[in-house]
Amino acid sequence: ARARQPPPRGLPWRPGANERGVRPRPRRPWARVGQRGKQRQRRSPQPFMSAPSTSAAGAAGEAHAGPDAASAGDGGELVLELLEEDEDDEACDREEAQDGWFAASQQQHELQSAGAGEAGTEAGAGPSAADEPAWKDYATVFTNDKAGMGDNMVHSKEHVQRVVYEMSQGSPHFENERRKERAADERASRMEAHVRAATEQALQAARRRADAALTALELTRRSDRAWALFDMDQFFFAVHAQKDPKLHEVPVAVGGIGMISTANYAARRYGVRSAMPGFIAKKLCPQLTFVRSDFAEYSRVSKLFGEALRPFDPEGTAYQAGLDECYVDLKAASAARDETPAETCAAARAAIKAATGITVSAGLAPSRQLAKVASDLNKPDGQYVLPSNRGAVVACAR
DNA sequence: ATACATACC
DNA sequence: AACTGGTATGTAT
Repeated sequence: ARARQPPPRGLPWRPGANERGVRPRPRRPWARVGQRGKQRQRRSPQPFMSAPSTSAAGAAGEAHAGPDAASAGDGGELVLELLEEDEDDEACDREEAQDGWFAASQQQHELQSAGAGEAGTEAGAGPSAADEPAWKDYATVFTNDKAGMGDNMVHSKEHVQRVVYEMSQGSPHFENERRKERAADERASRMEAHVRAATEQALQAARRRADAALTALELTRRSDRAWALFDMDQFFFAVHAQKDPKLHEVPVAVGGIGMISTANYAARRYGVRSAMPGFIAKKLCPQLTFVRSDFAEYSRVSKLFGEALRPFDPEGTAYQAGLDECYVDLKAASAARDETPAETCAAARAAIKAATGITVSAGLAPSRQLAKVASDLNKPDGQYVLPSNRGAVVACAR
């Protein structure tokens, strides 16, 4: 898992700005038109590194584009708008027209009946044997490990996976996940084919370029930083539990029947966790209670969190990533306090606890990405120090 | 530059 | 029955 890449050091963070401090241009209004609901027919996967579109448009369309776009002829105003955008590009016109929601509703039944058979054979041809139950094939984020989901689990991973499958199977969301999975598989196949088609000479040249890039990158590595990632434990839940500590004793999810944003540790034993729809969680844990989210309160506590870190950040390196995470380079503060970075990190965590009443875990490492990884290793209310040398980094990676 | 896909909280 | 919303980056054209 890759950590989100924060902006370069020294740049102030502000909401809505990317790392160059620039707000992204808003999408053109018509770009939203087709996005209503999840039913929208997605554009077919594009070829990986295809030949120039002038010569390849037809072939690519045949190979990848599915049903003929000509059937979208009576699209009405939307198609006119789309055509106006790209009058001069025929291939683009065809695709845009195909992408419209009206075409989707027209083609939906065709796709579902015709595509179902195709998808079926395709899946059957894959490595998963036909004698395996379908749920074993349905890998989701919910079967990954997470803090609080170690030894004393109520349900096995397999049970969770099966329940998630059974509750999702057949829904529009499920079909969408399958579609994305297929698209990703196809993209990987195209890349593999591309590599197979390359000459040995081309491959060697590519390897040399990659090696050179890696070497250049390695030279930029610096070990004079002490990056910490502070991550509040079960943040949303912890905010609620402060007002009502009894909540710790029973399985609680923050969110609703549609979506859960946090689960407390009691709930995680049942496999209930962030990003899980509430109705599936309820199936896994019938006694689960829900607490409605309160973003105004989360923001308030999040500010206290950030302010508590300021004394540990004389150089202004802090980058608050979301409401419950903050990266800080502790180098300057630990020098000023005449401490090891680990000691400064512990002091900062104590300060956060004092300011917010909520425990926080931290990772300490020579880079932000490593700090992020390290912060998961001693959760909750702990910290993990990854020393600033390659041996430790490689050992940790294993 | 634009649209769409993916990732993270 | 029911699977977020906000922000940012990556990929393909």
